[in-house]
Amino acid sequence: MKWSELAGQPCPIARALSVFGDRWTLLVLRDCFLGVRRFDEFRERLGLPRAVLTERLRLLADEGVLDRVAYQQGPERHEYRLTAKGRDLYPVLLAIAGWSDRHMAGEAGPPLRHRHARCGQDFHAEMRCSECGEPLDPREVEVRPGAGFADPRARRQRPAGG
Amino acid sequence: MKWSELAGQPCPIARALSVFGDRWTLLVLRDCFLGVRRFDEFRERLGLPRAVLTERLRLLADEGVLDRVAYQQGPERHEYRLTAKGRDLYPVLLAIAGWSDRHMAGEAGPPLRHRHARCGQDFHAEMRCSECGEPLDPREVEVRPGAGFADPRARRQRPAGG
DNA sequence: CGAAGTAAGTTCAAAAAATGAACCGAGTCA
DNA sequence: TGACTCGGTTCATTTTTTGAACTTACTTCG
Repeated sequence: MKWSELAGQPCPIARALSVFGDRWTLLVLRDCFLGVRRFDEFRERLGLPRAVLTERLRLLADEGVLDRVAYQQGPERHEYRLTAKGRDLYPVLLAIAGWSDRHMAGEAGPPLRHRHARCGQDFHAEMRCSECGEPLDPREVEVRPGAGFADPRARRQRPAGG
Repeated sequence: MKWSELAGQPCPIARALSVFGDRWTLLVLRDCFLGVRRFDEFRERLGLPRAVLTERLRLLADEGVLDRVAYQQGPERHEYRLTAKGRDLYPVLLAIAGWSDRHMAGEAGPPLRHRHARCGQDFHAEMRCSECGEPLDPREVEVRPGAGFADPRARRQRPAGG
């Protein structure tokens, strides 16, 4: 399967990975949630090549995950801010962090603590069924084709090179 | 930053991405949750090169996400099954699917429906605070260094080429 | 004034990774 | 015997990533 075909697959995970399923994008988004907005700050924190960062930021902006907004004229410069669509990726990052804290931490425990300002506690994220509120077990989930399974409009392909 | 350094970063997301932060691994894991266990079935469903699949399955087994178990002697052949660690990745996939259904579906709606056998409803996954049960807003989360922040044992590097 | 610095890129050669096709090995099936 | 199966390996080609140098339009320092 070519990477450019991913976006057109009738699988939500494949579609999502066409946006952030590479080696850098989720780290870029992590930094977005930590307040990073500018090109060079991403670059310094992540240590990725400029050309790669340029391309990833462009893709995220094209996909509506980040907003590219000018913050000065003269030499026009832009910063990158999470859109609502981008902010909705927070559960993805929390789910990843939760798994990692549970399974990849060393002897001393997880490297970071997450504190929920609303309740004041250190927490981890819990995934629950939107309908009954119970935790979700993979063996209790059935997957079936939905309304958009064969939607030709969704089967668009990203322009070559994107 | 080199890819091999990711696993040693004091960030749970970076560590997790050292395991599945590439173009194929989450799709392999998706198929695992759909019951796929054998090399050729992964290969046919995903259409990825054999060498890449070989390497990814080996990494997932090395990391304890999949179990490589012989299912026949003669020519010894193995299948790959999710371990408990692997099953714990379900929230990650559900979070991704939930985001995608919300933001990447076409006019006709999401391509797949997820039904929770326990309650009988079509659902989406919800991420909540483990302590107070409220939905999590990124602006209400504070991140601070934790016990394992400087843990040298966790800062191991993956052997070169692995 | 000129020199150095800054931020956000672009360009380009070299290295690494992915791709796709062919091949392999131990056994089964007809 | 010859074709087929499954789970790989090998290898030449293509694509992607990397890292370093360069660019552009300013601003600040001396």
